[in-house]
Amino acid sequence: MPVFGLVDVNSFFCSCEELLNPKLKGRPGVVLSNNDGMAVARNKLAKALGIGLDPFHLNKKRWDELGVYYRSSNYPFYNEMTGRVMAVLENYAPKIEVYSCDEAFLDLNGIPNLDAHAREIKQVLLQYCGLPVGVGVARTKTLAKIANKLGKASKKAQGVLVLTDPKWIDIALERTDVEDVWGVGRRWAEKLRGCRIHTAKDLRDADEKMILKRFNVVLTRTVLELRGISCLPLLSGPPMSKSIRSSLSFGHLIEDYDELRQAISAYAAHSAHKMRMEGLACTSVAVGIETNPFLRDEPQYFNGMKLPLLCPTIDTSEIIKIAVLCLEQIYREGYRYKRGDVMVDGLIPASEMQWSLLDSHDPLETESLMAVMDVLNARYGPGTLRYGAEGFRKAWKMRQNYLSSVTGPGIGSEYQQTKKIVELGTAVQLVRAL
DNA sequence: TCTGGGGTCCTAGGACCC
DNA sequence: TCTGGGGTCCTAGGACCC
Repeated sequence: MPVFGLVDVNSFFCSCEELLNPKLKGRPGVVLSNNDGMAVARNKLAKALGIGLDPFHLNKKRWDELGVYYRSSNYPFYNEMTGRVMAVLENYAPKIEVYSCDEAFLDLNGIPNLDAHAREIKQVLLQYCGLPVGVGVARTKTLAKIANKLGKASKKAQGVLVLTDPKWIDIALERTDVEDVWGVGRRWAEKLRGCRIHTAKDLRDADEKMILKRFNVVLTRTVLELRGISCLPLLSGPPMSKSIRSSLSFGHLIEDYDELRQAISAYAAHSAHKMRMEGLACTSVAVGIETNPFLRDEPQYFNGMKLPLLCPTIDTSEIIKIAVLCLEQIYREGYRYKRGDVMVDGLIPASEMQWSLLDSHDPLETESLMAVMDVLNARYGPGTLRYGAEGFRKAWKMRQNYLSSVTGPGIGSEYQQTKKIVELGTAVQLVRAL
């Protein structure tokens, strides 16, 4: 039976700031967003004062009166601390899943004294990283989340809670509002309450067939997880990104097209950079812009556009070019824009770019390759090869399946499809050689 | 003047093909 | 020209997470 630990840093951003400046300790505090627009994090004392993630400019006076400290966010430093915390955690489990910047799931299967182990993790992180954490332990990830939360709330538990005793699980679930269950948001909580499901215990004891019918498989898995049946395995190693987005508010409202174009170009460059850092290439680029929805009296406009690329790219200038092309299409005069975003999508490993069968900038060659595609699509069936964004990723996935199928069992229809792709690749090589 | 910045997965429905 | 069933692919939108 699996055992999961969930370790998370208490008020991560604030704890980092207090680490840099110990004088802040013991005071309520918030960390502000980009442009100092609003609070994106707050510590326990601030929460106790009823401070939410609110706009800065509307609350500065009140926060000053309450003695709240506020800091601009310092993401490089938070990243650094994430790395240190995870490095320590590696010593306490054979496998860990870095779930977010301040959270990790641990595989604690086979650990004899779970409580002592969890307390040691907490103590060591405080000692070596200077950060306070909570640890929850249970049979499933969803239950570990609940254990973590209750461990923090309980004075007796001191931030560490092992939730494996069925009797205590019952009590814990009874005390947990259904909205606080991992995987249940506001919308579903509302709908669940309509079905007379108010607590985590109600959800656990609900009829899973009804949940599947009226909600979906995701929530059905949550029900099973609450019953102690693990449906969400530990995922070690970061998954390959499928899309990367830079989405930021502009410092001020932008009316001028040129200024907008420059901002979008910068976002595109940023996305391209992040993408290359992960060793990926994109097969489509999407851009979105919007006005400020909080300005009720102003005309509102939002729009987005996505363009597939003829071939995958890692080239910043090309990504910028496509992004600006999108922008030209969606830009409308007469609005004041508040934010924009650029997303690189349909990501594939840069090392697999040759799997783009149309990786030529020569129009004549591209045309002949397309002709080959048409012929082969006619022969092997439509859709064997596409040049849309998804097509590249699918072709790449198929090849992955193919590679794993050669070394193991499981040769099926995917193998057949892969074979087509492989043959197609060969055919294109042949045409090129001509 | 001033309200975050990212991501994932699932599903329904339309387009298109045979 | 009309008709139908069965299938896949793609997109938009809705839900969730931090």
